[in-house]
Amino acid sequence: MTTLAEENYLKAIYKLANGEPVGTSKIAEELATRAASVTEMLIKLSAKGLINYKKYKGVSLTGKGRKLAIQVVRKHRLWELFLVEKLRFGWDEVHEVAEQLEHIQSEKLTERLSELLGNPQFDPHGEPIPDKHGKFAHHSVETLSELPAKAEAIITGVKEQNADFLQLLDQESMTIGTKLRVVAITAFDASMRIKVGKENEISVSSKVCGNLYVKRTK
Amino acid sequence: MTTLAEENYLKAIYKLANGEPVGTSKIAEELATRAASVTEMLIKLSAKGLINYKKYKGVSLTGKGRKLAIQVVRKHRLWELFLVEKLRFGWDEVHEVAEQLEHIQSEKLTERLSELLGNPQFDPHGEPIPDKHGKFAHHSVETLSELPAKAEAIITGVKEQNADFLQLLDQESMTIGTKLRVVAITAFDASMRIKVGKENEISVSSKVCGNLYVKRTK
DNA sequence: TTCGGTGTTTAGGTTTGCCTAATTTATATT
DNA sequence: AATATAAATTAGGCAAACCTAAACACCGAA
Repeated sequence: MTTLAEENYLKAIYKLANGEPVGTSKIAEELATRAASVTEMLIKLSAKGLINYKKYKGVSLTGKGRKLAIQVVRKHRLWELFLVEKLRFGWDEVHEVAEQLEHIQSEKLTERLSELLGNPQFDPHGEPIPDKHGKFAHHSVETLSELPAKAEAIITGVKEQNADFLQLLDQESMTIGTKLRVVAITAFDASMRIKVGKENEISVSSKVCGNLYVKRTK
Repeated sequence: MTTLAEENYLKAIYKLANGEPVGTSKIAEELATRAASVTEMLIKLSAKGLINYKKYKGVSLTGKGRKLAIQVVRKHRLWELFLVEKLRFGWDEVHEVAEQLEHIQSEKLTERLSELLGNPQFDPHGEPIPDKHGKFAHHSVETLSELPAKAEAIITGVKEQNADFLQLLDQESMTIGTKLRVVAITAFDASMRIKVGKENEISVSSKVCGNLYVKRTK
């Protein structure tokens, strides 16, 4: 059972996550609320096992929390598409109504809505709509290998769902949505030095680079 | 601005209204809450001009309150129909989702939804869907004149929207949805003695009877 | 006309989610 | 290493809706 407020916090954290823990005041800004209110809610979400929270250290979603956040995103984007496709809304007037509709609790409704729309993979703004299991269609088929030095990008997915690989990503705090920057490319073995989030600079092998789908942002 | 809780109270009062003021504990029962909570809310709704409330005397909706309640009913029934017609829900599994959807605030959404469904006049349960101005389609074309003695019925509408006539109805606390019972028919002038609500027994002329649409309940 | 019972209201608490102000912690700079 | 500043947390409150228990009002019957 999650309340409307909780869902909005999860969604905000999900949106702001980029490999590093998200700070309290970023969340406050995103939700147009105050830091003190956020701290309070973080404690509650943490107790429910939806986020990892350490005082003064920011938060990240747990698997459970991320799953929930993604379902809210799924509903939001499905409703946006519904409004545009079936009710002739302009894609600019769709957001605030979808903000309300995304909190309707009925799995059946969500799945049938998706079906009505032809199980779409992208919403009217071109954002991917996660499927019922939380899987995203890839925005692009560009892999990290193809980026030049200094490029910035967001991880949009992985090519092969190998368990060891996923574990490695987890270890490096690289998940879908993580922002990164190519610092340098090593000519010798085609490995890359990349900056994940603000501070962490790491080396990744060419094999890893070729297996990571990204969407360039710069 | 009405909150979700307020809307539910208005809807309950609307549903329970039958010409007489509605009692606190009836509302409590309808909303699965306690009488004390109801009293509190009644004071608030009264301050907002949505109900007429006198301590210990029960409540009735004001014009403003009724309009609001009817819009909630409209949305509820439109969503029910949508779920059944467009998403293949069974009409028995529709109610609780519609309870959530009915509170979505967007006039545009409501009107477009109605349009998508072909501006329907009845929901899947056969209940009439009020139009955007709050007007109900008549369930039947039977008028009060046609009922035999002892029949019970609900007022579903009026034939001619004459101002004097409507004022008369108002005076007698007869509105759409009011339950009544035919006590006796006067052979001489075809006027009727009817019981409105629990106690009020009144006489109505044949002209009035012929102008009132009703739906028999017994 | 008083009395009792039913229904209603008042009084006083709880929870959720928000707030401001004061304090504490982490960090960046000298 | 000491300190200033920015960010986060704690403390103490508020409003909306709910609750229980106690007090009160209305109405029918004795």
